[in-house]
Amino acid sequence: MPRSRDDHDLSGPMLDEAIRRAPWAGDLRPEQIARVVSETHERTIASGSFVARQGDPPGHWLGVLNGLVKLSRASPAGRVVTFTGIASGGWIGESALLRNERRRADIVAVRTSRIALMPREIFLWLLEGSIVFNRFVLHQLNERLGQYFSLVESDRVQDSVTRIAHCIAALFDPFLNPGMEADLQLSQQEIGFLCGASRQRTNEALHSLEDLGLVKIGYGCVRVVDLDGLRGYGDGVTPLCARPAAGGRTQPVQGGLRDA
DNA sequence: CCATTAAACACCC
DNA sequence: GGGTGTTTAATGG
Repeated sequence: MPRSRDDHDLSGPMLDEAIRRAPWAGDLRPEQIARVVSETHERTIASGSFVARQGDPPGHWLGVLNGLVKLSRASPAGRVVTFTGIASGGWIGESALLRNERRRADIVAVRTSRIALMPREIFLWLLEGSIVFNRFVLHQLNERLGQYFSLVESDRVQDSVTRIAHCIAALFDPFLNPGMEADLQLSQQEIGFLCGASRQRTNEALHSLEDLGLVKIGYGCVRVVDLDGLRGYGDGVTPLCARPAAGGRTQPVQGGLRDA
């Protein structure tokens, strides 16, 4: 039985341990890790609160230590579009840092979340000096691009049940969201925002998927039972979000980081 | 017609 | 109070 959405714990890794074990930190020397750790701080963001807002100058690269956040935009008329969710272990916000422009979307905590904030200077310093870090950022951007291709495809040629199946499956990208839990702590309303579907359609689609044994509906959450089944759901088109489980590791390569 | 959705509603956690 | 499931009225192909 999926847990309700209120009783999750906020533990997760300590900030310094999360940085030490991050896949983008593979070629950093201990003193360089120490600088990243000392400059990066942590905040706990309450459910529904903003981690960053549209229009903010990009001050930090953001890591989800524990919890779940979403990238979304609200139109002046109040229409909400959610682009993606980022779970524990995921990092977000590099786009505004790389452009050095104001944020184009809100980053909102869907559940109370512990967020690591890496200052822009540290992000740029890592980008200047670390090959592994660059590989990580490239890979992450590429993964996101792949997700959006997949999204456009299912948006254009698939029915809503397939869209919702693939949207949910896309959240479980092992590179972008290594810590995504099978118990999705998302209301059907949120899933609707995420998939571009109405609440009714979302509800209906989730029940279809439950009848097929692919998910289990709980109260305020959905448990993913058969991830590959979700990825493969549909009319035979191989979804772009499908990938081998072992994929997505940043290769350790030679390359140093000069101290600033 | 048929499909879809926003809004409103009554439960129930 | 918020999430879910259902009905209803409006909309558009």
